[in-house]
Amino acid sequence: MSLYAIDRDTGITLYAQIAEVLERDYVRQGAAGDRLPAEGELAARFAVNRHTLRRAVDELIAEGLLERRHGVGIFITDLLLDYRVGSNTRFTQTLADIGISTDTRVIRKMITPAPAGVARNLALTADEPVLWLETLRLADGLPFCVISHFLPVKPFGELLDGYAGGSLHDYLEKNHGALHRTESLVTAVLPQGDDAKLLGITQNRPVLRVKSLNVLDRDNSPVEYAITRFRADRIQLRITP
Amino acid sequence: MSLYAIDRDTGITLYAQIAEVLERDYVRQGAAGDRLPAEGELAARFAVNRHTLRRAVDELIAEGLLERRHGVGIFITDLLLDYRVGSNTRFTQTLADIGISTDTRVIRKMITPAPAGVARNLALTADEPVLWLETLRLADGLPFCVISHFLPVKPFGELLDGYAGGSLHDYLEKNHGALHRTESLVTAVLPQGDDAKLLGITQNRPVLRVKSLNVLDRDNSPVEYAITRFRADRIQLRITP
DNA sequence: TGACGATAGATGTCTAGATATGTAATGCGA
DNA sequence: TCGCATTACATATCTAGACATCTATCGTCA
Repeated sequence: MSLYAIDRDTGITLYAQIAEVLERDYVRQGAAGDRLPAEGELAARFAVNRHTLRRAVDELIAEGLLERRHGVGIFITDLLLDYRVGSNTRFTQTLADIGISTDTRVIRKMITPAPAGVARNLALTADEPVLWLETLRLADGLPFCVISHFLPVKPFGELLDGYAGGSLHDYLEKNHGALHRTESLVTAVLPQGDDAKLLGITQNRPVLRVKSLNVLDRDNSPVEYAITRFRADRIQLRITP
Repeated sequence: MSLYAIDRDTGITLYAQIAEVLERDYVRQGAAGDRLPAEGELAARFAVNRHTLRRAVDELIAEGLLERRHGVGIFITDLLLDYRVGSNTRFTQTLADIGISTDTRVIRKMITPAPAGVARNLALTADEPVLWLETLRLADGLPFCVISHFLPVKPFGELLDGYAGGSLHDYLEKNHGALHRTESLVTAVLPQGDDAKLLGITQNRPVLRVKSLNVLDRDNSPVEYAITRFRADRIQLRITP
């Protein structure tokens, strides 16, 4: 029944301050499914109008932390799904690649043991080293997609030094021959890891994830396994028969 | 400067109606970057409070159609980037087949004037009546996808009585000849309207939205324009070149 | 015991208006 | 002509209150 300290002179909006307190004192303390006090009561505790409190709750709903049930109350959502999505390899697949002509920023380049899914797709034995390339692509100067590229170290380790941006596929074709894509798997997920920040979207905006495998035309040997996360508000896959 | 007709007695919220009009009259008419009239002016045109108008704009911002710039105005966002995925009919048929071995529940069947986008795809004049069929498909007893089917009333009005579930495409092919799908547009969005409830997910879980057009094999006449919303955690589109 | 209407209490929508803050254009002075 | 303060106008936030609608529960009646 205590009155929370909301400072009206910090330059930070009331609803933002309230959202933070709600997250700290309710979402983090409570368990999934717990009900928050009624809007009216919370508004009284924070000494703000109910509209302002609702605006604060809107923020947390947008982040996926709370949900409203009309006539019932405000509840803490079940966040387990988020983590299951992130760690469940079955659902952590969708990758792909697009070779659009945009700016490319290399986020990370490293050699790492191949994760199981990567090894399977690249026809490697597990833990065989792969080149892991993380790139951010911009279209019209705006973030467009983040791509995790995995390439076998054996023929492509040179990329670690040679490649610095631009069209990765052009680079590969110039040095290794023509490529073709075998198959793409598409689904939609919420951004994981740093993807939201890199793409310039909030955690609750969906991304389109495409998993794809590129192989060499001449002998079908795997060249690149890629997981692409597109900003859903900037992508529309067009599929023509 | 005209006053838009917003019906306060339809049971549909004012902001939802206004959002629809804004999308139809501004977003679809205008170009990316265009500025909308000021909030105050729009509020006056719709004869609602500015807060209500802002709520309507919030909807379109959430859909990625508009964006606000503080102190400047409300603008139409850059259009979606189209990305062409090379593929053949395999995919579209797979897509069509998804859910075939599932239960179908008809949510709504009605005749309604064609919305602009539907009329364009079905090659009808605006507001020409179409059969609007809303179905929910279940896989293993669990909600899987929601489909909005739009069919020209002329040859397909019979469906209003004849169809009661099962494979809509089987029904159509039996009565009108073979179909094929022309093109599909895929993106990810947050669930709109009742979709979240129907699919059994929360409002912040993404859905995969596929817009597709089915035409008759014999003369390419449009048969069905469909917008499918898949539960993103239950779908994975497979695209083979 | 079961059905059902009444009701309390919760969220949802809308209005009205005050005030704060950001942006861009104007216009004046050096 | 350049620089900057002013100003007009746009969005952003917050308050206050009314009424609508949904849900769960309780009590009554058959």
